Amino acid sequence: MESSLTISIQDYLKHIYELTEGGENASTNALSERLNVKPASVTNMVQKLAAAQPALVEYQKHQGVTLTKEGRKAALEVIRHHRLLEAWLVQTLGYSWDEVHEEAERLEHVISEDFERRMAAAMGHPLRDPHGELIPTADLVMPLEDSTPLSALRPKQKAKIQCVKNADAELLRHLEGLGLLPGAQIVIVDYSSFDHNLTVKSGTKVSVLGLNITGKIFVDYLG
Amino acid sequence: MESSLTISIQDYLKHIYELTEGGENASTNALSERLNVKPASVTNMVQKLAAAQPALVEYQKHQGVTLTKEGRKAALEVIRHHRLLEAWLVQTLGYSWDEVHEEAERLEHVISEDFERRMAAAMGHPLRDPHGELIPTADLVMPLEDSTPLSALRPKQKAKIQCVKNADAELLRHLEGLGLLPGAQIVIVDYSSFDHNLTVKSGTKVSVLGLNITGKIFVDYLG
DNA sequence: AATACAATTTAGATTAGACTAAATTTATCG
DNA sequence: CGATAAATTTAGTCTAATCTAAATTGTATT
Ligand SMILES: [Mn+2]
Ligand SMILES: [Mn+2]
Ligand SMILES: [Mn+2]
Ligand SMILES: [Mn+2]
Repeated sequence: MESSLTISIQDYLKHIYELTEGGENASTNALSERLNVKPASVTNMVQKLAAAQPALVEYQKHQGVTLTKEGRKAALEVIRHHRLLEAWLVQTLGYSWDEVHEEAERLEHVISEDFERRMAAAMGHPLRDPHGELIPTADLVMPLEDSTPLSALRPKQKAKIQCVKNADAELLRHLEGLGLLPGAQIVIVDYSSFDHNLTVKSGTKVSVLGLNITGKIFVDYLG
Repeated sequence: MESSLTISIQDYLKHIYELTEGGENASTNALSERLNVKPASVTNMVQKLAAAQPALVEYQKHQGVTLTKEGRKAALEVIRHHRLLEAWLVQTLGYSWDEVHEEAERLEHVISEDFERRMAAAMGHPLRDPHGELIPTADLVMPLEDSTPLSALRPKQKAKIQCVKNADAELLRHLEGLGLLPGAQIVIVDYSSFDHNLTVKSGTKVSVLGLNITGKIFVDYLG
């Protein structure tokens, strides 16, 4: 019963999950970039995942892959580990939100289910990680995300920052400096239809943010 | 400079360290048993470790191996990780001393030096792990152990338990039930020269222990 | 010293996961 | 529609770490 997928396979499944969240297939090239593995190697691996018993992905030549039910469970297991670890590293070892990702990336594959349970319990079963991302439940269901991309807001609208997705460490430090952390209340001050820049006020700080940033910040719309 | 030895190599070095602590060479067969790897594979690997640049072990055909300075540093790095992790898991996640070993066995290879520093600092730089074993210092020196095997004590002598070495989970639980934990004060009540059994009193509990156990418990002799 | 058994090494094969180079398929655009 | 370019797949190679079977070496015992 102990499936014990290899670390490599766990990482493939995790990235396939992320690439298919919007309903699309995960392409060979997209996976290649995410995983830092050459496209030929990706093809090789996804063929293996599709041939596995039980199959972990659905694969059609030249059409990319999607996860099977089995594959999705395995992916969510890794993602749950990752996000609980990030929360735990911040809470117990004083890591900052821009430092935790790398560490969690390696630990996620080697902790036991017991470790997972103990972390979750010690933190009171948190719903989100330090970036505000939802943590899959213990029975491996991803809760529904109700937030809106900041890029969809317009002047005068108010919102609370919920989550910052796929940001590298540098951007995370930048946002922290601007007071744009999960939980922060913000008001849209201005919008430029030319470059889609948003001017945003958080506390006393005002920042002009490009689409590159506003597309990664997700908020709770307050009116 | 980031050497990044494989997990497999890290485990070989750790076990070679343990097998050579007494000054002997680590034999192919002994390593094979410890690592759960066939002797032929061990020969293969130690030849590779000896040929590495810089060499990690000294190898003479049919004579087993010892660690080079480089090899010893790498081994102590792994052992420091392992023992800090055990202490950390007990302190922060409520693991008991018979549960931590397995988890640390996997985590020891993937935590960063930053993680190591943070754990050590958070615990106030502990000297020993939950089994009482010494933790190599941050600059990778193994402190001197001054304890005596319990098997060397005789009736009327008093001692404090310092450490329990190489015990499996079952034995650890057994010892805990007998009040024989690191720190416990004990008195020798009786000794049988026939089977080398020692009768030991800890608090109100009296136990008769065979050489199999008394050889694994190390104590501070109190007089 | 000869023999027998145990320990070790050699030789050759296997598995997982990656890579490069070349072939093929799909998509795009004039 | 047909030519290119981009994406993907195939084919063949490589490395790390293991295994089994067979050969060799060392040691203990007569
Ligand atoms: Mn992360
Ligand atoms: Mn990972
Ligand atoms: Mn241990
Ligand atoms: Mn290990």
